[in-house]
Amino acid sequence: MSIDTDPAEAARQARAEQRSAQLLEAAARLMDRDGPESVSMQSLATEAGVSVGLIYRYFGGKDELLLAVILNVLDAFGTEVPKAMDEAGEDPVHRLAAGVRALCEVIDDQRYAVVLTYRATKQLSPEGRHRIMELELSTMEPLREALRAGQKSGAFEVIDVDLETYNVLLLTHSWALKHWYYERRYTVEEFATMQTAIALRALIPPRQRRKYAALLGNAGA
Amino acid sequence: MSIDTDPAEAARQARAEQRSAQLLEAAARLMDRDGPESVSMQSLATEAGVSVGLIYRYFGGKDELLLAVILNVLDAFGTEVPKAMDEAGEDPVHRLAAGVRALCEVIDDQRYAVVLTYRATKQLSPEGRHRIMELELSTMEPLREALRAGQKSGAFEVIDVDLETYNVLLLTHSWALKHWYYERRYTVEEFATMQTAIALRALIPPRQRRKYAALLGNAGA
DNA sequence: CCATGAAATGAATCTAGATTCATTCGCAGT
DNA sequence: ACTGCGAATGAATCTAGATTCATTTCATGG
Repeated sequence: MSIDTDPAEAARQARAEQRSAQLLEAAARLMDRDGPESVSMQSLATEAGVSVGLIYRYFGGKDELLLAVILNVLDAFGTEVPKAMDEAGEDPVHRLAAGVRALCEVIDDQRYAVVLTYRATKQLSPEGRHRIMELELSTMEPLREALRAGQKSGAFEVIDVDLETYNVLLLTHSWALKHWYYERRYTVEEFATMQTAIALRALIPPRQRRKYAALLGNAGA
Repeated sequence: MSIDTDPAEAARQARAEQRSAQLLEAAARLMDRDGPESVSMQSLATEAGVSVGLIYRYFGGKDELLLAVILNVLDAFGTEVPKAMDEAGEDPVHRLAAGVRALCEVIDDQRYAVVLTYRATKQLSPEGRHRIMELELSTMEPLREALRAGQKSGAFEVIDVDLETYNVLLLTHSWALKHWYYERRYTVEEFATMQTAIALRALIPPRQRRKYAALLGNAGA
């Protein structure tokens, strides 16, 4: 806001960004390879090719680092999901389907981070945890909106918007949570397609089934 | 098998059982009150009113203790779910509904333990983890069976039995996983009823809807 | 070529707990 | 009352990491 006049300062900022990104990437690699618990300041430093002390120049502590990893995915959700939904047009059914698919893709790309969301309670500050909950809820907002729109237009028959929205999110999260099980059965593609069909079947009333047969899967009607 | 001749030995066994149960209960209380991470050997000892050292007489270490907590719920699942399903009769739809409800009840009763299932990876031995996965899968077996039966009889239209079975389990787990969200919105009762309806809507094809209107919730058809 | 300060290092320090074990307690059998 | 033994204690020890900070390296401007 007031520093962008200094080119040297800008350069510093840029380098800092880069370092911080480098660390987050190393953390991602580490989690992907050896699981989220394997991230110690030491192992992270080694993986990133820097010294332990340096990490503290870019993150206040381990908690901030983990928080950053999580905020990263939530951010991706917040960007990718609305984008995909908007590209899908107006129809709430197609919008929801697009949202689910986008979620699956981001999740596949950052499985470890999604898992962290369910685990990192210990190492996270209460404020951090709170922030995550808030963000998760706002992430769901577009989905919730689609449900409401579909409900109004009669495309969906909804029992409880809040519950069913969260259910949809969970179905996608399960790709990360139960990856050891799904991994050898489905590709992300298949997974996304099936979960979409399943979620929609729960929402679309009989009379609308024919119209969306393509999304509802094999048997169709 | 060969010690049950000694009454003194039997008494010892009984006391040991009791202690071990006492410890598990204390752990449960602690987790329920302050979250799963709050269980340290110290805090557990204090909560149970014993000394730290004593815990090691009954459990090999913290990992064994946590494993025991988890095996406890999985055991309850293995007992309660089939029981409820059998009491529900032959119809796969009613069997599934009964299973879901039973799951919700056990989960509500041991929320902390379900959450542990998703978290304790670090502190658990690989064998322990493996055992948990196996048990979780066998827990699902009755549900899977109901899906298959319903599929055969035409009551269910299933896209993929494995996936949809796990989905049902997840929907119930979410009572524990997202309790901070659901807590102030629904009672377990409401939650169980709605999740049942939602799960069934995804499974029951249009032509069967009328028959199970009661389970499918408000609007019914 | 030097002075300056930011960037980076990593050994030393701290901390939170888990685990051990020498000691004490309490009771059953004599 | 006394002996022996399993039960119980909890202070001392160990461990795994997280965090700090005195020191070194590097780049930049003069």
